[in-house]
Amino acid sequence: MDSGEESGGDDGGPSRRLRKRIMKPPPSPEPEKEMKKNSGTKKVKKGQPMMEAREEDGEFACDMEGCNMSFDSKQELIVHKRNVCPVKGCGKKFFSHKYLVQHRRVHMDDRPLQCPWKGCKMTFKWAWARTEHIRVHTGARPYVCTEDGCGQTFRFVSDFSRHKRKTGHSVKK
Amino acid sequence: MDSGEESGGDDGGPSRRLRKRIMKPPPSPEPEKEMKKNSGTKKVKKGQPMMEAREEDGEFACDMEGCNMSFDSKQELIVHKRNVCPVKGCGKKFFSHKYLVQHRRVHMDDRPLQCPWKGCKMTFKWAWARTEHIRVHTGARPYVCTEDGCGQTFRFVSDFSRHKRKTGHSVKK
DNA sequence: CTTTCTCTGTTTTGTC
DNA sequence: GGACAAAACAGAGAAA
DNA sequence: CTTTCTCTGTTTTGTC
DNA sequence: GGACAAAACAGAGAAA
Ligand SMILES: [Zn+2]
Ligand SMILES: [Zn+2]
Ligand SMILES: [Zn+2]
Ligand SMILES: [Zn+2]
Ligand SMILES: [Zn+2]
Ligand SMILES: [Zn+2]
Ligand SMILES: [Zn+2]
Ligand SMILES: [Zn+2]
Ligand SMILES: [Zn+2]
Ligand SMILES: [Zn+2]
Ligand SMILES: [Zn+2]
Ligand SMILES: [Zn+2]
Ligand SMILES: [Zn+2]
Ligand SMILES: [Zn+2]
Ligand SMILES: [Zn+2]
Ligand SMILES: [Zn+2]
Repeated sequence: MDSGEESGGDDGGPSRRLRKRIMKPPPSPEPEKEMKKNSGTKKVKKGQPMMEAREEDGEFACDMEGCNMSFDSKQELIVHKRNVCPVKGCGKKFFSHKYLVQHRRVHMDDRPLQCPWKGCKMTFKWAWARTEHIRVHTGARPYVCTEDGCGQTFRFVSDFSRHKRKTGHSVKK
Repeated sequence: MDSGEESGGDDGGPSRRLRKRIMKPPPSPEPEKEMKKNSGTKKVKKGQPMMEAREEDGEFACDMEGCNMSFDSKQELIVHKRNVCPVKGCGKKFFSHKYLVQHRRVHMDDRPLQCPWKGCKMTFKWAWARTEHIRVHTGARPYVCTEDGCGQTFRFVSDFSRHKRKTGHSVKK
């Protein structure tokens, strides 16, 4: 036999089970009992910009405004200037050169933002994801449909957007 | 109070817990005891091609070879001809116009391929994912490093590729 | 189908 | 040699 | 860090 | 009016 991983079965060996495939955005919030305890409305620091652009130490530098990236080959630079992500299997094309640089965090393991709620280990790459996540703790439903006779509320902007799209409520006139 | 979702706490109401965010490729295989039971090496049917390209009923038709797609606006057609996926938030650019059409399955909910293993509910969008998944059941490790004195085996081509890349084994001469 | 919720490319807002 | 489609590869990347 | 395993854009293979 | 960055939106889409 060829020693399959999950062979086992009858013996007492470490017969592995087929694992579930899961993709959770890191440490999901623990089941919270208390709500709206954390009243600490942390002041957002207004320091210098978020320092996103790292230089690479290549010979071919991008000369586009505000971009200080450089690459090892001319071809890489051309792709970069076309606002196409160079990561294999990605290849997304963007409208903005600035965003191309921000997009790189999608391919990095860092999740620098944390949920401020005590005991919650949730982390994020995007500030907006954190902003909306916090509402899960507070219970806030900040989106209110102003259409006459509707008055529905929503916790997430996406759900409010869908409501407007499907019902035609609150469309600008 | 504003009726937060997971308010509850002390009362007996349906106080919801914060849910985990999970992304599993559908019905993961049940813990399998038996191994290599399914000897049924299903013959692959060689019928007509996989019939991927669906026409849309737009006015602007793509005239590229073998492509029968059409669109509602000229701008959509231009994007299509540039091999860029039109799905919002995707925007990937591809080398091949043929693949652009196949890529659309990424955005569809259908998972037309199934694991042939009895009792396994795993489904797939891509044939290769199915092919490699089956080895989890059979225990097969079909990749063997031929470098002198190495002889390591691998179940997944990706792991074999990495082995070659990191060790320099089996590099073509 | 539904609701809940996260991710992210683009749009809008706010400040200088 | 050329289509053309199916198979396979080679990463990326999630989870444990 | 590791191993296991799935997803998918591109490359290779096989058939006509 | 113009930068420019932060915030917000508007989908896509996963999970239950
Ligand atoms: Zn640049
Ligand atoms: Zn990318
Ligand atoms: Zn939290
Ligand atoms: Zn409404
Ligand atoms: Zn076409
Ligand atoms: Zn796409
Ligand atoms: Zn299976
Ligand atoms: Zn080797
Ligand atoms: Zn704003
Ligand atoms: Zn030939
Ligand atoms: Zn990896
Ligand atoms: Zn990782
Ligand atoms: Zn082949
Ligand atoms: Zn002004
Ligand atoms: Zn959706
Ligand atoms: Zn879905």
